Amino acid sequence: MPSRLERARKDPNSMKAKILASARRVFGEYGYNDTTTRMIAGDVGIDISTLYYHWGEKQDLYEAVLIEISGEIQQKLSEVEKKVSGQSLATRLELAIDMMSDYLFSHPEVSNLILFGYFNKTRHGVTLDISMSKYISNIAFAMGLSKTRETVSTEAKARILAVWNTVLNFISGENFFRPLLDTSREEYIRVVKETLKFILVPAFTAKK
Amino acid sequence: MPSRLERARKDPNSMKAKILASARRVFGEYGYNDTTTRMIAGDVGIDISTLYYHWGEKQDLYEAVLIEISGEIQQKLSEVEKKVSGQSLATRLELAIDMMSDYLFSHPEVSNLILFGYFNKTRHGVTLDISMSKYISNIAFAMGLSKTRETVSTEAKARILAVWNTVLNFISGENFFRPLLDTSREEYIRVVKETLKFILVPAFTAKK
DNA sequence: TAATCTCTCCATCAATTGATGGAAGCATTT
DNA sequence: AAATGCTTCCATCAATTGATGGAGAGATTA
Repeated sequence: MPSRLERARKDPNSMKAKILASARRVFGEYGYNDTTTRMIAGDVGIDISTLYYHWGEKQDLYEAVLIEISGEIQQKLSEVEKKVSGQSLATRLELAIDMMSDYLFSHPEVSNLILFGYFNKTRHGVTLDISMSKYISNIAFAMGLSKTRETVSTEAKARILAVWNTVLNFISGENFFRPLLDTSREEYIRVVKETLKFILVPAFTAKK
Repeated sequence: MPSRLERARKDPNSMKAKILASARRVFGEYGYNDTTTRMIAGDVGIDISTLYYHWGEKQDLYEAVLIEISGEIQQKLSEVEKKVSGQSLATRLELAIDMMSDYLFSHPEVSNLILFGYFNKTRHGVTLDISMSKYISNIAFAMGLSKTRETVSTEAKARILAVWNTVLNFISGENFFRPLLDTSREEYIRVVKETLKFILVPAFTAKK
């Protein structure tokens, strides 16, 4: 029989987990500085003291959110890697774009939080080292842009970054871009994927 | 002889202009919510009352900054348009990338402020409608992706957006990406330009 | 010189916000 | 039943922050 403490760690219905889920949503929408602990507590339906009881400082809660999504991304990437292996380069690219787009479109807060991490030179030193470096290299390798995971060239890394960022932008900027393109949500998703493929596939598959 | 009031409007040494310049720098670094009027006043070296005397609400000052950079961008784009006309598509793309990259790299706060505008779903309703729509269409036309300025397809707009965002990301994310790529600043600028060209030129010039 | 105007700063306010102490409720253990 | 431990909320604090009133300095005008 699990002890209380045990349960608090894993049960998604535990208060601690509920708070984390709300925090993820609210931080993902407003960013660190424009999110108050009262907003999160209000979202859960509890007093802020309860929040502090479970998580301590605001920063700790934020970091927990970042760690959670970091794990999710890594997992998603290895799923992609598994799925694309053995395919042609063009197919690998297309599959990767589809899978990552689907994942991010259904978890827009992930995209937001990563972008906040890039740019928000916050005065409070909460940043995520999503250990990008490693999985940029992994992607480059999986896409066949490098012979090994360790010897990825600067250029290849930059190209992966460019693509990765483009996806994130389209997701996080949907509210801004969609009216501009004057499309429905479904159409938007389709256009985004198509645009990514349009730009990428020729670049990476062109004979030079 | 210009009256005091006259001078206040144009003279870049006027207090009002100095405040605007500092505001641009500080807002560009920390974003709206994480910038305090005291930070800006401190940067100028004045009391906050003086700031309020010249600009009124914080939002008004922020909007003034956005309007200023919006004008700059539009001007820069028309410079680009003038320069590229008559060139081949590949050359047009390369010139545009070089010119816009140079401009944004030397004014990184511009890039930051635009990105803040996209994503920061701030609780205070200060947003910029840099009237993107219009100049996205202008770029598409200048790049030869559309016969007229009025009939730019959704796909073409999306492609322009993708490129535009990629540039902004590389500029605003420099502190994050450069260590990742392990390059000097100069090298970084070179890699960014090269990456943009690498991705774009084949995509837009490929025969389908 | 006196009156007016422009600009600047000091002092202060009210609201927000991160954080904590302590009391009360409730279940579990002894 | 009593004691213990865990969880929650109310009340409150100190710091930060956007904003303002008013006094004074200096220049300009009458």
